[in-house]
Amino acid sequence: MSEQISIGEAARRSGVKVPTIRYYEQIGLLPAPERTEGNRRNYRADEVQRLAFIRHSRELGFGIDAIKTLLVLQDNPNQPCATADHIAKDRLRDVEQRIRSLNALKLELETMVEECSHGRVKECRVIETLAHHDRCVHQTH
Amino acid sequence: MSEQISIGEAARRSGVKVPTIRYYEQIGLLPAPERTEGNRRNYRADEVQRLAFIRHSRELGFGIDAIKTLLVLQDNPNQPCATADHIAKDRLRDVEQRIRSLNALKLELETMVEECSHGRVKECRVIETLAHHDRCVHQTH
DNA sequence: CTACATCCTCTAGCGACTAGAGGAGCAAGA
DNA sequence: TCTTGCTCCTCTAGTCGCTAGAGGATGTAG
Repeated sequence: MSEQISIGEAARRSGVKVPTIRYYEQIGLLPAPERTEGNRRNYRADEVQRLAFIRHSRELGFGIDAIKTLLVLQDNPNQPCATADHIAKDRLRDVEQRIRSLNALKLELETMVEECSHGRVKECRVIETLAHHDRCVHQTH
Repeated sequence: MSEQISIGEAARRSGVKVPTIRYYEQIGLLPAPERTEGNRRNYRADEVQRLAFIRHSRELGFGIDAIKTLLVLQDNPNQPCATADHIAKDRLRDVEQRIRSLNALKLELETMVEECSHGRVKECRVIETLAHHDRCVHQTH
């Protein structure tokens, strides 16, 4: 007899919220666990591990589809890991792109905020800049 | 008589897509324009300007509610601009936070990808790292 | 006159959850 | 034994900011 792990306990251990766990089950990301006599979900330790894997992957920004693929790979340890590598590299490129674009936004917002003279809206640099894109620091966007 | 600006033309000039313009009208972000005899939307130049303002604001990541407030401010030039300043500063803080967290992700992903020996899944650092959060470079997340 | 582009309204879908209704089960204390 | 209160169940609908598609009307160029 192995330990009884309720959905609440699984949530605590994995860091995934209770409704989110049920949602993952619903979309087929997590297999439906056994139920107790009272119809409650009863998880095994390896299912909680799987949840932790999912959570970490989500934190790193992987989409549900990518995670499905990664989970299949995890279940097939003798496969070459090229696919996993590819998914991670795609994600890395994506993150780098986001950082670049957020840095551009940051610069723009900083300029807006710095040049605001805290007077009336009609002289406000914030509103002014939003209205006239061509006066941006960088026209990259 | 001023120029006739169709929704398609407004889209071209503002850089906002046609269905998105209709959506903005529906949610009350953009006032409903006049119609031609054939029931087509007919925009004025200042409405197209407003669209450009909205677009730029969205590009900078402001939410619809924030943009509504900013538009009200733009329409009231004698108000103090403290609110606009506040909204922009909030957004700046948000962007800075995102950049920080994306940089952490980037580091983690880089480590995963670099340490992958391109062998089998069972020795793959990518899968390994996802499964065991505690082996992360930074436990910040 | 005939294509074809553009426009109209309406509904539904996306991703990844989150919130809430309405009810059942279960453990612990009085 | 009863009651309190927590956790659990299912189900539906909402979030944000669009985007896609159906099915039809109108406008324009050759």
